[in-house]
Amino acid sequence: MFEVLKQEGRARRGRFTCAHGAVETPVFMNVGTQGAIKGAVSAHDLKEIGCQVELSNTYHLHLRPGDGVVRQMGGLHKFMDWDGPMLTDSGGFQVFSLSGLRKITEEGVTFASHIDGRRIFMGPEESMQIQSNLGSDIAMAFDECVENPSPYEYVKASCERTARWLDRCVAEHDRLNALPDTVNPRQQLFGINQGGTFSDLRVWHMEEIAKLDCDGYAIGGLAVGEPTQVMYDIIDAVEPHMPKEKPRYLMGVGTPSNIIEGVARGIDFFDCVMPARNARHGKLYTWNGTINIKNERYKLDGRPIDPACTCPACRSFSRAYLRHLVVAQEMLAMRLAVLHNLYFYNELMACIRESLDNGTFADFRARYSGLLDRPCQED
RNA sequence: GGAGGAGUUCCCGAGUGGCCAAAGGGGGCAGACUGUAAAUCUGUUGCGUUUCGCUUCGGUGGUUCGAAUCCACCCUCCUCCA
Repeated sequence: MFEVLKQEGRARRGRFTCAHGAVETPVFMNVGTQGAIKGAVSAHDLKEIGCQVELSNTYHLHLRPGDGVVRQMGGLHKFMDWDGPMLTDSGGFQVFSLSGLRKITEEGVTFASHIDGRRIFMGPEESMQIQSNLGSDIAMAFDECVENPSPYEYVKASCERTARWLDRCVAEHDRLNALPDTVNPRQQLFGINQGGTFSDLRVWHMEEIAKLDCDGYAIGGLAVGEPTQVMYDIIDAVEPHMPKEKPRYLMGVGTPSNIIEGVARGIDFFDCVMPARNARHGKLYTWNGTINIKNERYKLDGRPIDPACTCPACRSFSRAYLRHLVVAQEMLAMRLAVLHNLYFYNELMACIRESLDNGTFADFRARYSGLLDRPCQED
């Protein structure tokens, strides 16, 4: 299911195979939480901008339209007309992001729906059942993404519980895949490492979950407020304990530099809402750093967002026009901006893969890490 | 011609003697955003040599220790009557 094709230092060039095709890694997964990429971007558009894996969310689709609806409509692939690889996040992140609306017990998590306050119970079994109904290619284990900072004792108890939850996830996942009418019987399951910013807990937890022989392993609970260097240090601490032959996924990360540094530390999968959200808010990526298209300086700028880019926005439109669309709050502004930023991220990953193929990743890293996150200096 | 009403900072609009360089909204300018409760949120928006000084609430005078606020006249706009 996963093979490492080439390695440069700890960085890996690999290929992951699932029910809906092969994924060239390192890869950035494009986030479509509710079965759609925010900003009026369809699954068809994803093909055009080089997306390999689409990511959706268990909690959100369970609430709306309901995973039963999605299942009856033939699964999420068919529902949103995406025939490529798909990963579903488990709802574990909502334990963090909706922390004011939930209660955790050994059994699982009771949420007060952010839509209408209705009580929603989700434990490992429920999360697996929902993800099975959605029919994704990769299901994520149900975990608790712990906020930062949190006391050592809390994080210890939490990641021990998350480890117990993984046992239940694996059992339920195996049971569901074996059912005769399962939407995607080849669905794979990734375990998630937690442990906050405590290296010893991280390592202990990683070693525990590695025993379960999941199809891949993720590092969760990072990029939740800790300094970037702490995040890198945790990856450095955990990575040696991750199975070499399995894909590694750094959840929710990150900036272009975070991704380059993640790759350098042996990570294969990434996802992040940042390129899409930043696009909606006017912050666009270029190979010379970021630009805020809302800025007055672009009012009469006839150049595309990035002269080196061949995305649908850059092929046809000037910065001046895009700025106008943003200021005028036209929907097209968001759509074009999101298409650009996701195209940029997918292109970034393609360049990383190419450098790994050529054995020049170290040069690529030296040139672009840091630079891509900073405001563009030219002009 | 007569009777009322109104003119406030880029715009709309509060404010009716000191706590007013003046609420609030809009617009402008800038920033944040990391497994999406985010088309959201934050800062800023008279000038300057910036713990203080200067200029500003249609105009000109006046009253007062002190005026966007009170008085007189003038200008402009709105409504009604002729």
